[in-house]
Amino acid sequence: MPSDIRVRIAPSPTGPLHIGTARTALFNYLFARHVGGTFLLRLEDTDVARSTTAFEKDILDGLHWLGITWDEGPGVAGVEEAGPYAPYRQMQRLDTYAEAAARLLLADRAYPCYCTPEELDADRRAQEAAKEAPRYVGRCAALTPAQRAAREAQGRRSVTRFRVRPGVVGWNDLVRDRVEIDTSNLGGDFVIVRADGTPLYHFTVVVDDAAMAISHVIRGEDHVSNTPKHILLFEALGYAVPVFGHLPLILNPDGTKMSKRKSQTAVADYIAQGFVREALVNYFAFLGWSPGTEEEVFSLAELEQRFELEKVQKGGARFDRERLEWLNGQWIRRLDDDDLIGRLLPFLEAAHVAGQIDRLPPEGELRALLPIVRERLPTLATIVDLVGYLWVDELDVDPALLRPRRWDAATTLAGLAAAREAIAAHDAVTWEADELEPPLRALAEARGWRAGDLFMAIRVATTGRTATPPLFDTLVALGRERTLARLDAAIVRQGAVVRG
RNA sequence: GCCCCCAUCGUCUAGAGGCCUAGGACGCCACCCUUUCAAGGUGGAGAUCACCGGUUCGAAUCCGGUUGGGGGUACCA
Repeated sequence: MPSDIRVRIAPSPTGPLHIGTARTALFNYLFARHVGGTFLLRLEDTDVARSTTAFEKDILDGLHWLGITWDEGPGVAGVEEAGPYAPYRQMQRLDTYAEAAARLLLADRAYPCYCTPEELDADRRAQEAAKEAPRYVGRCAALTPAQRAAREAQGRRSVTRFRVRPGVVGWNDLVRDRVEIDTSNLGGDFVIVRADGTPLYHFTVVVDDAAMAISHVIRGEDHVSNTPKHILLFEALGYAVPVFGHLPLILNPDGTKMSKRKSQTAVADYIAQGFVREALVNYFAFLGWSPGTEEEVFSLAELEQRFELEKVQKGGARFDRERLEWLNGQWIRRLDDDDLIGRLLPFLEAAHVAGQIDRLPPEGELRALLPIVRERLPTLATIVDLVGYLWVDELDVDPALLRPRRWDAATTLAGLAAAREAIAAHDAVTWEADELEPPLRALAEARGWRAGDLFMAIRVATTGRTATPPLFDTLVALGRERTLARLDAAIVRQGAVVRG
């Protein structure tokens, strides 16, 4: 059912895709999909000094990776740019802003301001000293044409300032109901065009949202105090004012606004650590929203179906990595074999390149491992820690770990030797987990050892670790040859320990 | 400082006047399962619903104030 509801995400390519941006994009996307509206992406690249195409790529790639798709904007379905309101990059829309600014100037809703940064700075300091709120003093607000001409003649450059009218601006916010702000708190007439002619955020966002027929502006709570400025601009330009909805912020664990300093904010970093898109999307959705039921695990498709702006929380939500990891485990367990293999491979390749493993397992070998690793992966990257020892040539075993707590050095040596013999008795045909186990249990019983101690000695000797997937499955994965070779190496080492 | 917003277990939240002796999930603890680690199961600790005052027969839910926290206050977005 088509709808004329149009929403957007408007990232600025001045940094890598931030978790907050991803979450805002997700909420806009879910809202649009839920109501059958249109979701578009617009690049706000007017901060030329800080914008880069590398960041732009990171943002688009990251959103795509999450499974968030947009109907209009750069990178739709592999196309450079698509949609009836193109271009969707602000630096390519400069004429639109210039036209709008000229209109405001002509109507005297805006005026050229010749104040220098030094003058402005002095104003600010004076206000601070007088304990007044910082605001533009209006030095250039009432310049006569002659005065302006004089300044131009001096070669002074001007910015364009928007006249803020006195009064109260209010709106019915989708998540926090009625909000009203007196324009006297806006800091005076604000700049909409820089001295170099490039437009500023407050201006471009309004011009573009109007030009692109955005019906609902859904953004972070940090924009609440900007909204009056935007409404004033919509009105001055003669545009319909869209509906606003301000989402609660994602907070650092200490409750402050999420920052790079205190949290990991780049989506790319989460990807690199082995979080799966399903978990990230699921987690982001539940930061500030809940279905009102006790269900916790939702796919993107389910979210599209269930998401309602009405159920969005008002207060900010702290980022809880433990909970994200739990959800990640939930989703990893739900992936089918082919899918999981495809996602694991890049992490093994990276470990191979980094020299953490000496060999890359063929797909079949990895597939056979899935039943014993799937439940043990909080993130994809942990595959290397979990079973990386299967693919290293030289196993590094900590001698202190080789001896089980309850055993002495001699018992350890005897145990390993006896285990080696029992294991060597198997041929390729009986190299199976349930064939390997009974003889070793019998051996432990015959010698009066605890099976767990024997198994631990074998585990450490063959994997170098005290925590692994089930031992016999691990040995099967390791292979007869490597298992025996590692036991031999351990026996030699332990023999040296016993002899002192 | 000024403006705005918010306020239920440590964390994410359910709750839209009686169903709440406040439910779920993460985390934590214990037990079960068990060769280790996980996963899973069972149970437990954990919230005087920030505080005070109203409204009401009745308030976590409505109103006011206080306190606390957060956001904003650019020729950044």
